Amino acid sequence: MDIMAQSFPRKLALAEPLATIEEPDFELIELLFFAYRDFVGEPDRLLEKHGFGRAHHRVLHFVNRHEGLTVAELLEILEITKQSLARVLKDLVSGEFIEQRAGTEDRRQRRLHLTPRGKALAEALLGMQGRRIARAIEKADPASRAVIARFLSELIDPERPKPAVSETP
Amino acid sequence: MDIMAQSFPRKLALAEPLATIEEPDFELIELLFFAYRDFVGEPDRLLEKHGFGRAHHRVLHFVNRHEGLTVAELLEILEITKQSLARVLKDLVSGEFIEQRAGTEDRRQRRLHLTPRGKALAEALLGMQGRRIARAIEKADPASRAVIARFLSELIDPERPKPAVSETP
DNA sequence: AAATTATGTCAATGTTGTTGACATATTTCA
DNA sequence: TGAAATATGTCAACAACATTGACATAATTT
Repeated sequence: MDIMAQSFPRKLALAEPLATIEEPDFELIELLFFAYRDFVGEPDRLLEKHGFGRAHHRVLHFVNRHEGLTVAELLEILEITKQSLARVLKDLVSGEFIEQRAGTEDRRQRRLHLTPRGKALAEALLGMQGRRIARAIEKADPASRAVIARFLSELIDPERPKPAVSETP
Repeated sequence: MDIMAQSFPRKLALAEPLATIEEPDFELIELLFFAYRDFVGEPDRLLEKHGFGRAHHRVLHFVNRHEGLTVAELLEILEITKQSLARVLKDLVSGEFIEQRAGTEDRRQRRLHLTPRGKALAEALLGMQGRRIARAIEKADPASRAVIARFLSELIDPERPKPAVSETP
């Protein structure tokens, strides 16, 4: 029996004609699990060569995407505690992947920037995930991307405010 | 600046007309991250009440889906080590969520079954994820589901053989 | 001057993963 | 039948990544 090759009825008609109970979509639930695992698995193997883990990846990614963001902003995005970030950030700073510069307006802030080394690693990781996505999407028609993006957006808790990220001053 | 509300050029034309470099699809990459986090976050909060974590969830899920599967099969699906599973399985067995029955053909095997308690928890977790998926998909047209399933399937490493799961004898 | 804010750091703890070694029961094979 | 292979369990040690709570420092705001 092939674990993935099953199809399931997703609606179950009941005695009460008004109620329609949705049967959980096992296939999509499991696909999300397996897809996400492989999606992060490939980067994991590159990170390992630097002695880094997934937490380092996330920091590199969001510093790359939002150069100069503050520590507080990064904590908000990642939804982790200061201490969890501290360990990872220390590795990245001491390994010269990230540098901290005091904010110009508010000098208490430590704004985070990638060094060339950090940029290179961040881009390598990004490339892996980007190529995987591109491969997965290129066979489908162009409208698919919007459908997928919409679906993934809807999976996100609506009450979760999208964290604001400051402009680099 | 809203972290999610950006759009990116996903193709970058180069000087060489033959080469088209795909710019990584930042938006989908980040959507996968945030979507997966919330997708597992809601179950996490229920599991916490039992003192369980995500590892317990995965075991409950796959035992629910494949009643009577063996320990070896579960290890293959989860791609974790025996010891990682052992701790989690011990919690679930001692808490009477899962019971182990010696295989009828091969009595070395410990085939895993949910107790009523285990079934109830597994179904509760499944319901959460099922409803989240249903909510995310119901606004889109029916063809979307196939597009999404296809996309997620393509994200999975092709060389990964789908683990075979034995029939309950 | 006092309160608040941004960040850093310390200590303790928990969950989930790893490896390697070894034990036991059972089945299969020569 | 006896040896080898298999399925599982268990032990010890370790690592990554998360948590909480408390406290320290520097800078900004009130």
